[in-house]
Amino acid sequence: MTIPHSRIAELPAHAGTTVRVRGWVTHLRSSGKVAFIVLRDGSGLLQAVLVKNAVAPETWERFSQLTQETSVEITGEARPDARAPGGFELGVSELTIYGPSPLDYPIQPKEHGVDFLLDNRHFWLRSPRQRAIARIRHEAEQAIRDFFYERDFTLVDTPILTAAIGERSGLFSTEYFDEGTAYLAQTGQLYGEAAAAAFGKIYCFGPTFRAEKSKTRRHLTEFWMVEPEVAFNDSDANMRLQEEFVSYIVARCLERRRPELAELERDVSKLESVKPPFPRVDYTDAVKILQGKGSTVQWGDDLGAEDEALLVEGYDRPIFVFNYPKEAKAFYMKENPADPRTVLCDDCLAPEGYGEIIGGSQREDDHDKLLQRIHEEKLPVDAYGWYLDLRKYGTFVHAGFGLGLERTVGWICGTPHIRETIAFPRMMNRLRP
RNA sequence: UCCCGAGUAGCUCAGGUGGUAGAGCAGGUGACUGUUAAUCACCCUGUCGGGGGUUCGAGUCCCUCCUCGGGAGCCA
Repeated sequence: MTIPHSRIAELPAHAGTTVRVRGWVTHLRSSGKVAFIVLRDGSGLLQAVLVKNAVAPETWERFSQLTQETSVEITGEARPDARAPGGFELGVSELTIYGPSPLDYPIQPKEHGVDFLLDNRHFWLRSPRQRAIARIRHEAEQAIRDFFYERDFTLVDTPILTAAIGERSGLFSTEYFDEGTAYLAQTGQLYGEAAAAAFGKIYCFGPTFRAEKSKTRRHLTEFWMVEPEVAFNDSDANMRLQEEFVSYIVARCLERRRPELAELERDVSKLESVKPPFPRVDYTDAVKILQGKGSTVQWGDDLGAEDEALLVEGYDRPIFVFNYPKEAKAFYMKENPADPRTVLCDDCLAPEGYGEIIGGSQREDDHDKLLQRIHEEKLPVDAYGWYLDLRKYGTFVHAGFGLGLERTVGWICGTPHIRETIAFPRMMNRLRP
């Protein structure tokens, strides 16, 4: 008779029977004639118990060869036991070593510094906390796709290699055959606008690159951004979509990732209040509020991280700050007809100091005004020919936004730095592992 | 690029006013039939980030460089 394999999470269904479990040793304890192996297989943790008198001598001997992270197959009886963590354990009858692991495995079950852990990111991913964050990220990504799928948005994958186009901040460049210099995309938005005229409602979701020399807990050089673009949405409809979207992602994580949030010791009451509508603060009012709180911000300035934190203070959900001064924002944003010094845009600021998770705007749909802005920003006009064409052939009111996945996941998880929210973070000084 | 802070054992850190470095964990040996980051006994562990200077003597004081962290700017 073949002994069935089981994932640790599925073991209770096999109670009272003999199964085989494969995984990695995370912890070893021994009391002379009783020994314990804590095993990880990705689905959970399992305590396996080895009793000297109950197994073959060579099996007992094999236990002493085990080290942390040895990969093994353990055969034994699955059974409930009140003394085991999680209330379930495996009574070992056979032990097979697949791959030994030398004693210098760097990550120990204790405190380490972040720099050391990032150097060992390929191993750090195996730790419970990192697995919890990765699963919440996975849930958020799935929620993002489901949200748009349910609302009949079409997913359009935009190029990563582009000619000079997009925003002004730092670009990664590379030589591109006879076409000159190619740049890694900072946004898919401009392509999204083209696609919106074809499909009405679209989104793109992929990696984005910024060569900024940013050294903060909120920045990566490579991050994932989801960018919907909706034909005939104005700025107000855009904000309504954003608050529904953010609330949907958070609700999904609360619904399906409670154990992971508990592993992270996240205060979920801070997430349960995240529901539409989100408070909205006009930029001009925000400046007055901030000045009242002692900030030195002047009308016309972009808001700094400190200002953002001050504004969000006291709110139990994200807020919108809308209609910033033109000078502080990108060339493609639509001028505000009610106050031409400003543009129709919004930033969505997460609570608890996590800052801007979304930047959105209604796009300039007037050909001549857009052209003028391109000139004012001294951008290469010929590179924007196709983009201007969108305003020439059937222009349309449209709006969209970009949500930073890592910042959003960092907020949901309550991590101190967004670098933990991506498997292999890319930062100024970190290209490996 | 600028402003703060840090760099001491494999890891996390402690080392008043200068006198040639120490603790926990990890590792080794042994004990223990129910451990939960097991416990107990004994043992091992160092280019004190690099370079220069002051001094009889520098982990400690001075200069300089490097690396890392946080923040600013920029943004998701």
